[in-house]
Order: sequence, then structure tokens, then C-alpha cells
Amino acid sequence: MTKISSQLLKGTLENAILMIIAQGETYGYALMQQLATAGFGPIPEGTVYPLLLKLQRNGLITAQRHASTTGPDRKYYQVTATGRAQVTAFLPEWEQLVAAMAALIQTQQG
Amino acid sequence: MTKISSQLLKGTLENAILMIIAQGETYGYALMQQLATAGFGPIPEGTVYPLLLKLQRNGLITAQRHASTTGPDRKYYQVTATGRAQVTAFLPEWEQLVAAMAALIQTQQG
DNA sequence: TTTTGATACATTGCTTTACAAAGTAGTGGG
DNA sequence: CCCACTACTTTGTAAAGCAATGTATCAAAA
Repeated sequence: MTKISSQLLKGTLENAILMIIAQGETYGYALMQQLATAGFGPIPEGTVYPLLLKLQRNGLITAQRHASTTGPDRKYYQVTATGRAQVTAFLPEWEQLVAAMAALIQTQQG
Repeated sequence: MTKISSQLLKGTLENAILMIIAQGETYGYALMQQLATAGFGPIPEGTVYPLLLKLQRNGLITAQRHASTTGPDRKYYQVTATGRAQVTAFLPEWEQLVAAMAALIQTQQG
């Protein structure tokens, strides 16, 4: 589970987070662990929390604060229709990039 | 052959360019067309030329100017050992990201 | 009881990267 | 002679990941 370069994550991370929240509502701290488990490596607080705030401002996710019996309040997020639409628009772009890279990599080894 | 978001290209484009030059020496203007043909969409001059200068400064590629009978001089590039080493280091990182995304995408459709 | 560590979130500023815009210059066709 | 295509450079901008720092809650250890 190596760390992925921050440049590589640009653009991808935002959509990865939207997809994880779409699996079921979650909060920032848990999301960081879910990202690590999913294979994105350790994503620091300084990345995740500002990103979530931005997504909320832009209407891609909604949030509610709920108390926790085991610690500070948690801010739970859900994906909006706009958020789902963005992911839908993102996926073919991602597939195109992956396909282009796969073809290039093939020529390097052959 | 849609245009890929600039954010998605970050980190990837540099290594894609190194891999294309590794296929055979080329120059900036031709490289732009090779990128388009390879499926990366249209990459503008303002991206390609500064990137090539940076790669040269960092010792990942070398360059020589040669005259052209059909237009201005061309600057031909070749990948150095350092450049090849960077690509080698990049590839597993890229594969990890692709794998993590593939798994996420799978859960979205299932 | 004090302190440590894990949990949980926000804010500020830095660095890197793709890109737009503008400029320079060579060649050839209408 | 002008225009389009070729070919490269330079300057400045926007966006994204992240380090650093601060705040605050709760539980276990000292």
C-alpha cells in the first residue's frame, strides 16, 4: 500500500470520494480510513477536510452534524444528484485516460 | 476523442510524454500530434513546450536543434537514463491508482 | 488527577502542474 | 503581399493536494 504521488491524485481523488460516499453516508475521519483501505494510500487531513468543504459549497454533497458517544461531533455527508451527475461525466474521461496509458505502456514493454 | 480534464492529466502527462519520446526521438510540435493520436486529446502548446523545457532542465531528456526544409528549426528530444528511471518508478504507482479506481467503479455499478 | 493518545474538524499558506496569451520566426500558397 | 501552418519561448493564472497549526471531545494510562 504505497503512497500515491499527490499530482497523480488531482482530479481523481475528488471523484473517488464522491463514489465512496455514494456507497453509504460517511464522515471525514472515517473517509480517510476508507480511502486507505480502498488502495489510495494515506490521504492527509489537510487534503480531505478542505475537499469535503468545497464539495459541499459546490452542492455535490450535503452534510449534517451528529453527536458521537465515543468522541467529538461527526459531519455526515451524502451525495446529491449533482454529485452523481459529475461522477457520471467523469467516468468516461477516466476510462479514456486509462486506455491511452495502457496502450502507451504496452508499446514500452513490446 | 474527447478532451481530458487538465486536472486528470497532472502527473500522468509528464510520464506519457517520456514514454512517447522513448519510442523514438521527436520534437515538440510532432509530440502534440502524437499525444492526440495516442488518445490524450489535444494538449496545447502552452502545456507541451514548457513541460519539455522543464524535463530538459531536470535531465530527464536531452535535446538538439536541427534545421527543417519545410519550416522553422526543430528541437529533437531523447530520454535519458534518469528519465527512464522515473518512468519505471511511476508505473507501479499508476497501476495502483488504476486498480483502486477500478474496484471503486465496480462497487458503483453492482 | 493530570496527561497522553485517538478521534474529529477548520483554516492558512505553499508547491506543483496544466494552460491561456502573447510574441518571434521560418516556409509556402493564393 | 498576406495568410496559414509550422515551431518554439516566455509570462502569468487557476486549481488541487498537502503541511502546519489550532480547536475540541473522549477514554485510558500515568
